[in-house]
Amino acid sequence: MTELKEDQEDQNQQPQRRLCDFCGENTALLYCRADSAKLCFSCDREVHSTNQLFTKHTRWLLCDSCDSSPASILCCTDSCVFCQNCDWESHNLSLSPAHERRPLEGFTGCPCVSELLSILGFEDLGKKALSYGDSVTSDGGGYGFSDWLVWDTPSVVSLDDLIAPNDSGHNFQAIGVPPLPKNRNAACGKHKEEILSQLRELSKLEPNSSDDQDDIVAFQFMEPAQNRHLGFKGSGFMQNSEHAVVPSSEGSAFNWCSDTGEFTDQGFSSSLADCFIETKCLLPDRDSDVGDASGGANEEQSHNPSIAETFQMVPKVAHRELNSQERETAVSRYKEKKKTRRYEKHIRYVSRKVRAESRTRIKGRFAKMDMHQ
DNA sequence: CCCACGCTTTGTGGTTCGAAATTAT
DNA sequence: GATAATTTCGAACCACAAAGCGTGG
Repeated sequence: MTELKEDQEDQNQQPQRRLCDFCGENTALLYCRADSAKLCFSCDREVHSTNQLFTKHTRWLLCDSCDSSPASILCCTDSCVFCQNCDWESHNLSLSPAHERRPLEGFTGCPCVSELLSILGFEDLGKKALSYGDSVTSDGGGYGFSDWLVWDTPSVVSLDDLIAPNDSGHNFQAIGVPPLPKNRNAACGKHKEEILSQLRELSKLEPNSSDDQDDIVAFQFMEPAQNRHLGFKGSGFMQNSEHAVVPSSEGSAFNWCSDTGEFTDQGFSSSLADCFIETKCLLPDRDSDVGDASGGANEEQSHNPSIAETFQMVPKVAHRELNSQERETAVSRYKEKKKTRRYEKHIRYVSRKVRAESRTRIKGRFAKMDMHQ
């Protein structure tokens, strides 16, 4: 808690270093390399929503150390984001080389508030924090931010769920993508409160323009009536199962970009996009599961060519940015899959089910048939 | 091409157990 | 913050009929 206060004091002591270049009033939290400008979230949206060209600008969080460069490294140990220079100084020249760090990516487009929350790695927190914004006091009272912060990047499983049969029992795993710890600090560095404050303000101005009403409702369900409507009981924060496994940024018109500005995949962080690409190389298209599974093996075989297609697609997609039409197509494909996805268990052979239910068991296991029967 | 045959593979559900996550102290 | 207790979750296990597949006539 003392660290938090120190951080806040630091922020209070040097607001002039982070003034938004556009409005000159708010604290700048983002950096746009294309514009060489420090921006607050509000101005960022204003500036980058004016035309399609500007939406391609990649923005990063501002470095917590120098306040003047785009942050590309998150130090989980310090809960700070650093530009490359500051990261080098902090972790290579100091006594803290063993700090747990990971790369940060920028984003493009004009993500809505919920998407920004997702980008910053605390979408659930954000929903909760914004919903109960008054409870999160700047002096550290009420809920502490460390309590809110939950790294909520969709798990590999959920992404896998988007692109591969989850009931196939496969043993494939994306190569080189270490599983993310469940609980992590959000990737927003020392200015979490200011970020949430600005996002809170932004959310007030934001119309419910998203076509994914579920996210909007989930995002705004601070009203008891909405809780009742959604069937939520109690006051705890919950998500329905759909949201628990699907990136909330789905269908959004923004891209994650690596530090080099390469396209990764819309709606997914680059690491997850890597996972997506690599997994797609190994797994048959999920369509084989979406359709009527009664086709059995023949149907699966009929979808196998998608693997070859994938091999052709990967290098092409990975190194260029999708145009808007391709993006829309990809989004619509994903949404269509989402609509037809079946979570319930599907029985392919009813006769086997009937037999299994009637079989004798010992501690749940199938037992040998009594030869005398 | 069709059919019969034999071998291999698949799928089915209730229970258990261990790992991970969460909660309590 | 550390540790213990509790809860949650998912994989593994089992036998065997049915499906899948190759082969020979």
